[in-house]
Amino acid sequence: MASAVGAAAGLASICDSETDPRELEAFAERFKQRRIKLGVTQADVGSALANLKIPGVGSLSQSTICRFESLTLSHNNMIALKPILQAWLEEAEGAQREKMNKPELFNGGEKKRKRTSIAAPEKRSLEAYFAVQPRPSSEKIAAIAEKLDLKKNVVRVWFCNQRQKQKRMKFSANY
DNA sequence: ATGCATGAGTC
DNA sequence: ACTCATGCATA
Repeated sequence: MASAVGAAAGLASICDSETDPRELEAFAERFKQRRIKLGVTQADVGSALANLKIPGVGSLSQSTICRFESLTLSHNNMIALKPILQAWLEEAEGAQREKMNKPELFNGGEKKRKRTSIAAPEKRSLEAYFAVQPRPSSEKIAAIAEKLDLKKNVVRVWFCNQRQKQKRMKFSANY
C-alpha cells in the first residue's frame, strides 16, 4: 500500500474538533448564552457542578466559570473543562423546570485573606523588566524587589502570573 | 471581570 | 523553583 498521501489524508483522526480553538471559542459563547437563558449565574454553575456526580469532578468558583466563558484559561484547561460544562448544560436544560436551591452555611469570623495591590508605577517597571527577561533569576528578582520596595515573593508571584497570562487563549486587551 | 495567591505536581 | 489549575478578594 503506497502511502503517497501520507499525513495529508489523515487529518480527520488526528485533528479532532475537541481541541480546535475555534470550536472551543464557539462552545464557550454558546455556553454563556444558554447559561444566561437559564437564568443561572457563573457562581451557580460552579457550585452546581458538584451535583452532577461525575467522578473526580467537584465544584468550581465563579472565577473559573467566568474565565472559561471569556477564554482566559489555557488551551488545555479549556479542553478539560468543556465536557464537564457541556454535561452540566445538558442536564440543566433538561431539568429547566426544576428549581435547585443551595443554601449556604455560614461561619462567623473567618480570617479574610488580604490582596496585595501593586501601584501603577511599580507595575510599569515590572512590565518593563518582563519585556526584557520574563524569567529572572532568584537574585534578579530580589534586586527588582528591592528597587521597587516590594516583597520578593510578591515580585516572584507577579512574574509567574505574568507568564501564565501569556499562555491564555486570549489575553485581556481592550480594544 | 481580574489581580494576587495557593497548592500539587514536575523537573 | 517552576508550571498549571484554581480561587478569594476586590475593582
